[in-house]
Amino acid sequence: MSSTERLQRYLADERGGCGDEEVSQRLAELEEIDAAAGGPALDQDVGLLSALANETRYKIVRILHVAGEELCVCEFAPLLDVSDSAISHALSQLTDAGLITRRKEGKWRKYRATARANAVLIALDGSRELRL
Amino acid sequence: MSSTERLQRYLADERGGCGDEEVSQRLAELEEIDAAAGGPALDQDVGLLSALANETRYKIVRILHVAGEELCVCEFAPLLDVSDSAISHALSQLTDAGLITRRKEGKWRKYRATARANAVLIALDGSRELRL
DNA sequence: CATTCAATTGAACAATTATTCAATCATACT
DNA sequence: AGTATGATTGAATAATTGTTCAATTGAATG
Repeated sequence: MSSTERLQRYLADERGGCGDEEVSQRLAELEEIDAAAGGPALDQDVGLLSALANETRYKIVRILHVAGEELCVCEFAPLLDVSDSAISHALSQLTDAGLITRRKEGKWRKYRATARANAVLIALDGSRELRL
Repeated sequence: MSSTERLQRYLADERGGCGDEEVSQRLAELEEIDAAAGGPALDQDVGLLSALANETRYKIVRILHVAGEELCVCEFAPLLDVSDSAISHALSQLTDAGLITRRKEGKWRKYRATARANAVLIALDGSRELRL
């Protein structure tokens, strides 16, 4: 049983009409939705979300977001309960994903949340109460 | 070497002052940042982000978002190149995370993106061009 | 009530990921 | 030059995740 057959049965069931044109029209609409949904930005978005989808990394971005300024690694490392090495790996992934930026200052390294990171966190904060 | 010692050296290096009060004041500020960053919503947020951090699941939410209405599983399944079983697992995770809702209609199942899902996708769309 | 079909569930396995340890790089200080 | 320190890197391993297959549920239909 092909997937278009199932769709055909669904449309017949749902709308009474079971003509071939109705099926192919809905198929065309769905193709359009698919095209709009699956742009080239999809991989980049999934990359960003994967970078945020971890407690250590999310907390780093949160801290930098709340701080509102660049922070030295040595300032936020004590707030995280993993090794320095793990923190460094996390910072590297977050930088690659475009969520934070790095600046050198002597032997210290300072990180700051990007506008993109702030936008996502603000959206999360603003939608947390929504029930639907 | 404790982490507060490193912070102490950093503050001495950065600001000249190396008094104990300056260190403990900065520590207090950082604790406050930590408290603001690590609320109880953190786990929920990471859960939501983990649910979105996968191509199949992200694409489902994108499709439902673009569609702007509820869709039958049989309508969007053909747009995804994984098994029906994988789709069902994905739908279950997305529902748990609060990104989609489910409604039964006869033997069909219809899903819709939640307001929270829409908010996050809009933030991603709106911030994609930002360079910093 | 037996059958068909849409969708879901659970078990299994492959693939990916998160963390740590050890070593290294880079900068400053003596 | 030699040493100390902040941070990063790579390799190894444990833990988690994503998908499929097989079996099941629940609703409609003959």
